[in-house]
Amino acid sequence: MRIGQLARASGFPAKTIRYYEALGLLPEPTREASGYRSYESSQLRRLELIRLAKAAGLSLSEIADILNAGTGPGVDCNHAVALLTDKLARVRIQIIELQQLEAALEHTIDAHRRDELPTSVSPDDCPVIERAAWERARAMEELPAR
Amino acid sequence: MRIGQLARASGFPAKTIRYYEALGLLPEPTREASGYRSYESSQLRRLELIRLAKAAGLSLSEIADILNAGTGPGVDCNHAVALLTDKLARVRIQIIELQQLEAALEHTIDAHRRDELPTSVSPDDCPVIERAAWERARAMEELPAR
DNA sequence: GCTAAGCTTCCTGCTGGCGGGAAGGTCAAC
DNA sequence: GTTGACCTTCCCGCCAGCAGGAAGCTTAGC
Repeated sequence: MRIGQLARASGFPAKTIRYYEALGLLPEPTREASGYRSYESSQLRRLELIRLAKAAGLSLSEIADILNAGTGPGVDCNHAVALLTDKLARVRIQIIELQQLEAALEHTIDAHRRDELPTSVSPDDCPVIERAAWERARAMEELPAR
Repeated sequence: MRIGQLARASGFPAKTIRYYEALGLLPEPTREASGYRSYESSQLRRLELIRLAKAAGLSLSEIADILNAGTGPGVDCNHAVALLTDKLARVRIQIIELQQLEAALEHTIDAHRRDELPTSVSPDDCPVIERAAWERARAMEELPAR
């Protein structure tokens, strides 16, 4: 099976398959005498697993980490769980940070709607931005996120 | 005032000041006969505003949008509010997406802890990843986020 | 034998926000 | 006049995830 066939069968463009190989997501295939890549049909399952992992929200480097973790040929599912646990923690931090930003933006926009903000005195002076920066700083000191 | 002085006074590295100029965040300064950039002290206020806007969670392109919006020399605060409102909407979408991912990861890890997941049958098969992808798809169809 | 499709490698670019460094001009002090 | 600090432009690299294209091979079909 050559790369074009694998591409059609998997749904990944041939360019992407070569890219994944370069990243270590796919093993280096054997080559025909011409130099063409020659794939086993098992690579189709591997590409499917990659598709699933992407759908699960994992980055390519995280997927590479999972695929290359075990000593044997298979995937170490316990390692996968550990990585997901780690990722969960990072996702939670990111959510908190975004919620802080959300609150700061809400408060700033509210303050502007209520005409609580002074008018700009000089050029390069914008009370809206000042307030937003202040709100965000306040949000961050309330909930340090780590 | 040359770029080094402005750098020390503002706290931004000279490289960053040149970069901001290239992005349109700072007006092109006049030049000395030697070609050296020559700044007015007013640029110090502009850099302070940029610092505040960054602290408020805005990207450089968003800041450029605000700074170059008005026709006059000053900043159009109403435009700034409009941009913040727009950003708030995007931040909320991002939060929802991350919360979906959070839920999917939680459910997957829980399922694994309760031994609800089958063992891997073949190499390149990982029930953990499969479950995570499935959980995420379910979360996304429940809350389309837009 | 010819053409078209398919394959190879390598380079470029995109977005964000710079940092490092090269190669060279300028300015201030001694 | 010479050192050293400062300035100039430009290019490379980093993180992710590819896409597009150039230049050149191989293969399949007629």
